[in-house]
Amino acid sequence: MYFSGTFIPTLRETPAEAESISHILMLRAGYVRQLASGLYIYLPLAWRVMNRINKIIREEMDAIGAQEISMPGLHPADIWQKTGRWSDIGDEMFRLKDRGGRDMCLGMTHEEIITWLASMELRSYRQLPQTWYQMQAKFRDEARPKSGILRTREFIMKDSYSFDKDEDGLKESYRKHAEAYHRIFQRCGLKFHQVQSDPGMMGGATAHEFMAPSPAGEDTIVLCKCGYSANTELALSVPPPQKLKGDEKDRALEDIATPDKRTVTEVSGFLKADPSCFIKSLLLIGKDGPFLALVRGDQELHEKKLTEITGEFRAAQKDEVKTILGVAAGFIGPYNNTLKKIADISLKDGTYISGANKEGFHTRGIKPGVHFQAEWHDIHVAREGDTCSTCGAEIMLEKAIEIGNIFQLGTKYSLPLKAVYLDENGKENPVIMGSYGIGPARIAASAIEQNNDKDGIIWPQSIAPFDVEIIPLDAESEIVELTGTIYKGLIDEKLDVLIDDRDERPGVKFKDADLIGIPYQIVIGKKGLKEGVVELKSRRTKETEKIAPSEVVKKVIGFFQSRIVGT
RNA sequence: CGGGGCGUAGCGCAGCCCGGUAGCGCGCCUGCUUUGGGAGCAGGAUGCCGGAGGUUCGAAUCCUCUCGCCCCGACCA
Repeated sequence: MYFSGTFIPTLRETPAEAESISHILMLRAGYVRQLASGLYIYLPLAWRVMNRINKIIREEMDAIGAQEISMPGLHPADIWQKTGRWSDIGDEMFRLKDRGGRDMCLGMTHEEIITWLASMELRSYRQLPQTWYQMQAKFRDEARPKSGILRTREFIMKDSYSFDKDEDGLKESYRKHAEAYHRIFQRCGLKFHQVQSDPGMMGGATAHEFMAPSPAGEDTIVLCKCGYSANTELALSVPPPQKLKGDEKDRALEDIATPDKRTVTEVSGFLKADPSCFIKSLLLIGKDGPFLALVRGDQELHEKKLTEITGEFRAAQKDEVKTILGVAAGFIGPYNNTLKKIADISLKDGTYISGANKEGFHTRGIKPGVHFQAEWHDIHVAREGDTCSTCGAEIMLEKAIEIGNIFQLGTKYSLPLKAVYLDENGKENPVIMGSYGIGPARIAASAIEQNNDKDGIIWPQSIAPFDVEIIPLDAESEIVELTGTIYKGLIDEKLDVLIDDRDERPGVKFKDADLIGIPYQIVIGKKGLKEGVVELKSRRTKETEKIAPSEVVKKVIGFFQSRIVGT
């Protein structure tokens, strides 16, 4: 393939709208162009990358017996109404009407559609299990598209769905997917972690996400050397012990005046006690009335965790605090009142200061369990410095990009859509489902985020748009002929090769080659040929090897012998 | 949806405060010279200054409205 015949509009300068590294590099290196917020055009180089990623995904999905199909992107509303998601999902769903006035939507995902298909076609346990997948556009009217192709309003997703006759079957399908995902991301050359995740709107009990560590990531994951790994949206952790000064531990219960000091920071400064010696008391209104959520002064309340325990709640308003507790927010505490209390586990031991439920006063010497009773749960946000709730070692936190997820759905969709089968005894049962997604564009973006330098992209071998770029520096016949010979030698070995045949100065070609990030460059110039060599450069290490023209093809082929692992 | 920023040539930006001929760099076109890390010289093309309305003799510049894009947060199958 010739550079001159391939549309690769590189940019010398960084477009103003780009922020994240992958976004900047994809624009500068001529991979993508933006149509509108969250809508991107994939130019030839990017499309080649996507095709390579998709090929890897297909191979691994096929290897676990998944069958590729294709479903429409445009859906009738009634199926979504049956599962309740037509109303559960808000503005994020693109909705429209057809000419007959029927409600339609653009598919955000395909559980409804595939379950409809299953309900029409699956009859007998003899047909199970089934796994069907597709590569299809998904449409989500994101509140805030961002970071180039990382979060867009239309994107391709590989989504697969498993149908089993029982929970054991589901677990097996789930395990197979997890293993296939490991192989896919490994082959794509990514660093990644499998972490526990919140099933959220998908329903079901068990879910994992595959996360590619990157500062550009929108999620934070908790990792421990013991193998515990979870998204911070549900990660458990043990905060470090409270920092008590010598005399505070056995202090007797006592009210102290703290005029106008309301926040933990203010009172902590005023009383010269560490924030970890305070109990932060939050008055919340749940569906069964008001209750107190208690976290240590140096901790943050994790609202999602609390919601799991109590159901939906909201913060009490200022006047409600007054009505319910008879004191202004800022002086409320767990001691001396009868409200239901949910307390974080970090408060179980120790001696604390908290609001006295008396205007202008705090109480110190509070011993949880002695001076108040509560339901104990992990309701704090895990963070750096905490230890693992499983093994006690210190946990690590990392920003990461969600590149894939797997869900055990159970019967959330098969029940409302009546996807049932007859078992060996002629008894009707709902099909047990799983759903599994991968975002190929996010794989590409993550690969760039994890593999770049000041000069541009460094593609993992497996997903680079080309394997080798040949850079002839002159148009004289000897060089042109040698270029052709080497090119043929490489493509005969099924390598994808780009020849920079443009009438550009060497510097321009070198800069562009580094920018677009093809793993190997073969430079053919007069200077080298005088010594009887061409130059073979690794984009990643920048090392250049002078090598006889007759040897270079063999050498390069050697780099691609094991195409299993990238980098 | 809340907060902030930005829309001027293909790209990056200046000009706006203080109204008076729309500029710079890169890119693009032509010619000559050059040719191993984004060449030099000479010449050239390119703008509904995001849009609409208003104030004014006169608006890129002031006012109002509007559309778009980016960032932070909220949200996120």
